[in-house]
Amino acid sequence: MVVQSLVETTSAAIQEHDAQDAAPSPRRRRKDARPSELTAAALDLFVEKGFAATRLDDVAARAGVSKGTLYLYFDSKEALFKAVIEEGIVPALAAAEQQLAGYQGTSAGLLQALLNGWWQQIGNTHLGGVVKLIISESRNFPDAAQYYHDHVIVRGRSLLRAALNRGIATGEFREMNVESCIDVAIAPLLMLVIWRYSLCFCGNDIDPAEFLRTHVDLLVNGLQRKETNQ
Amino acid sequence: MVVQSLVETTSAAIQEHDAQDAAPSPRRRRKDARPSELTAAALDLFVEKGFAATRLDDVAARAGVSKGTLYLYFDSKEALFKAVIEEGIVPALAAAEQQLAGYQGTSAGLLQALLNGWWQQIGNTHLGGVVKLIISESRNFPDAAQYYHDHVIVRGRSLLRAALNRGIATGEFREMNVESCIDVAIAPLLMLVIWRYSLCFCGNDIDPAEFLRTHVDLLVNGLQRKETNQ
DNA sequence: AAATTTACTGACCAGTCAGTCAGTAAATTT
DNA sequence: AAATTTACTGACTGACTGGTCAGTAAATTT
Repeated sequence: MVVQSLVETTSAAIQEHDAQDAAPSPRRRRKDARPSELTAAALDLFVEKGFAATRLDDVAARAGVSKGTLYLYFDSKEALFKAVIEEGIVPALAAAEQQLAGYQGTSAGLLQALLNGWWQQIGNTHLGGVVKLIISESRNFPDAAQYYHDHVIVRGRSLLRAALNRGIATGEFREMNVESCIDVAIAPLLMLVIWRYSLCFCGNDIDPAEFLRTHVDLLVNGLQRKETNQ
Repeated sequence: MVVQSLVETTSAAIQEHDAQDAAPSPRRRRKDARPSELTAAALDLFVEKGFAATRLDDVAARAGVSKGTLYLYFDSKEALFKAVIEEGIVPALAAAEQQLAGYQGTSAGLLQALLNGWWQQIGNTHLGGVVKLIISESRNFPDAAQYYHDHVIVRGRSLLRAALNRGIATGEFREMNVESCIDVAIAPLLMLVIWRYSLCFCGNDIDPAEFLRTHVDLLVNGLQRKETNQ
């Protein structure tokens, strides 16, 4: 495995960005920057066209190198795919971990902070593409899907579970099936991301901010105790 | 274009179902049944592997014919794809149309009936695969995605819009951004279907019935008026 | 039962693309 | 400045697959 410490090298070495210059650019030599440039290009194309329909020539061209160079850094197309997923997961985890740290306030506010934070730091960034990619290719790459599931989804569910149990313990929320609530709370976020990379291009424009506000509003109101129960 | 009136011929002629018989079955001649058999096989494989990764030889084999036969009924791989989508949409529309017809009762009940009905008649059937397929391939087939969007999604949103406006008009629901509510209400259903065809195979088992119950419960409670407003 | 039509087959072709590697040029060392 | 190392290139190949079509056999007509 050639890939390591991809994320750090990204911002360190972006100087020239003449990938698709017509002029035969003087052959650049930037070993450290290549992997992240290649995975970034690959993510874009994988999300847009899917894994099978993406040509490695196109990935290399978008990264401004030849296909041969791609094979200096990744053993195979599949290895490139897994690197894309892995690189997309690490920042997601980092973002998630620092969310719940010592939050003070209502559980409703905590819930809102978690959902908004996820959107700001993952859903609304280019990391969101990873979600669609995993969904689309999970059957072709069950181990990558499993990896994503175990590391991202399970952990994200834990965060929400904590917030929900906290609210129920304090009496702020009514008793509910917590596990189902977790899934119901996450689903609109995932759907919003998926939407942005699929049907969004059919002219339907969902306003993410308004969508999120409505979702959190409905969710919190739905969870809170009230006199007229059902 | 060879494809026409696929849906009608479907139920008309399903008699023998020996697609993957080991014995060299005596060459069958069933012109009318072929198209739907082929689209059914194609749907399965497209959903599982994606369009590009699906071999037409495999589609034909699953339908119990040779690849040459496939080309007697469909002009190209892309034509097959579009037939799959089209055949998946028609029943969805039929199911949707007969939902709202003269419903009596609370708007909450109507909402619940709409969501449950969609799940029963579309999400929980093999038609659900079409949703994942559209999502995954929308960028590769923008016109098919547009078609699906215009005919299925827009119409589905109209049904929900009517239910929500009805509830607001009667005072049962509070004032809200109706358009966002529609999307938030649909998202978990779509996500549930997508889940069943993707990450579901990672060992995570969502109970659809419980998920739906929780979603409807939260949604209705979130929509209803209450004293302690926010 | 001979002739014709119809549904179907599977070997084949042509284009595509993942993966290879001998060669090139920039950088570094001597 | 010569020698060596390193990053990179792009032409090539072999396998694969969408699409074709001459041929076959069941059904139908004569």
